[in-house]
Amino acid sequence: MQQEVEKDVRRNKEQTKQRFLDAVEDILLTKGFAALKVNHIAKTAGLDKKLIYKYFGGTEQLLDDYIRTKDFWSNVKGNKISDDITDGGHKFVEKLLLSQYDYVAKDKAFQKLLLWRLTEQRASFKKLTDAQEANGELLLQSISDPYFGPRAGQFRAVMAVIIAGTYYLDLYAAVNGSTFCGIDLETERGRDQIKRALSFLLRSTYNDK
Amino acid sequence: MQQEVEKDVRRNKEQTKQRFLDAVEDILLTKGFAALKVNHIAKTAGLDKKLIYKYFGGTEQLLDDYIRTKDFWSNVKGNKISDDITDGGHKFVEKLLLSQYDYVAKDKAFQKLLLWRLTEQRASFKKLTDAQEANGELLLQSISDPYFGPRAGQFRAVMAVIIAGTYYLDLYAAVNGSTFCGIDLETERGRDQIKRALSFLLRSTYNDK
DNA sequence: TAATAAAGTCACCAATTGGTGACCTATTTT
DNA sequence: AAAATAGGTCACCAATTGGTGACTTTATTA
Repeated sequence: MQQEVEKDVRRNKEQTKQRFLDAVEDILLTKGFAALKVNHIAKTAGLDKKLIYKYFGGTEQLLDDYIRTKDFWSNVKGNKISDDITDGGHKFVEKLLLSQYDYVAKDKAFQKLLLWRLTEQRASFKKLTDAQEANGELLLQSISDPYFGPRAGQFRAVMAVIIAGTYYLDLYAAVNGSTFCGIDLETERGRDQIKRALSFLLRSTYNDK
Repeated sequence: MQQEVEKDVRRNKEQTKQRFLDAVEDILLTKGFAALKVNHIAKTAGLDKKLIYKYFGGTEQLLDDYIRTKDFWSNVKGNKISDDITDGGHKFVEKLLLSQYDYVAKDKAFQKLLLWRLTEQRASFKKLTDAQEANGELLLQSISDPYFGPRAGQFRAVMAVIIAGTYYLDLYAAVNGSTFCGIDLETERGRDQIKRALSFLLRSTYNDK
């Protein structure tokens, strides 16, 4: 018969693996990805490093595992495609854009991951990126492509610039002295200015159709 | 009397310092800033690490020195403000934007520095950033602010998004699998699409005045 | 309950890291 | 030429890194 209840918490493989994954995030947030070394991770997790080799195969695989388990796009998926997309998804995309700008500002782990991805080459990053692209492709194909028709390519390029802009501004705001083009990205006022700019740029693009 | 000619090349403080600075750039380009350790730098320079302590005070100061000596904004300064700015600097800013997009794509060291600045907190980065901001402030105040008047703030926000966008896209393009919003940022075609988007967004902003 | 496998610990290794004192060698000054 | 200064090398140190073999402890199963 099954004995699912209350095993010794200290002798549980899955739980131990999770403690390593938690330690990775902890270090990532507090020390940055440069500090993600076996000894440090093991010490942070309060466990023996040997287990990292046993369970994951090594630090690299542990990190890959961490990256893989992070589904940062669940929040985007949560934004169901509005019923009313007669406007070519204008309102929907705007909402998505602004909420994404705020979301990235709050989620420090996501910021670190964005940065990390730009810094190192890693197979698991490619997977993450591909998943993101597939996700975006779905949106573009179902919403904007039909609306913009032959100008769909131009719309995509505009979206690329704008989304890239929000990413960079969020990353930039997280470091000290975060004034960009004279706008203080850490204040509510500054962020509002950026949001209005995002809305304006999107509106211009839709109006230009 | 002065003896300026042909001293022993191997006994020249300034030249030796330069060799360390060169080594830093070399490593930055080939291995990334994570590999910037004393032993490695000394080995790359073909010199004794002791000299790093002697001449710079340590690795940190050497890196700060490297960052300080890099005036990546000379190229921007090179673009003299056009005589004809009756258009509020529209053409001038567009030219600047597009050339900056191409410049960053080519200058790997600048890319690394941009990334590095987002990753670590370092006094010399703040200096660099402040210098950039001061530079941009000059442009904005002399060109766009008078033209846009009360809407100058909105113009700044738009510029922030667009410039940040070009930075991020250039950084993103430098890693593998560089498709963003379905646009391949490594191809001439993809980059042209982005450039057209940049021009379009800027034009929209100027038209909206 | 005895055997077996899995969970977890400890001690140790080699390589690399940052850092320095003692030394040698070339150049300048007197 | 002798002394002083500055450029440069070498050997060594302690701390940290990645990695593993031998061991103990707990859980599972026959």
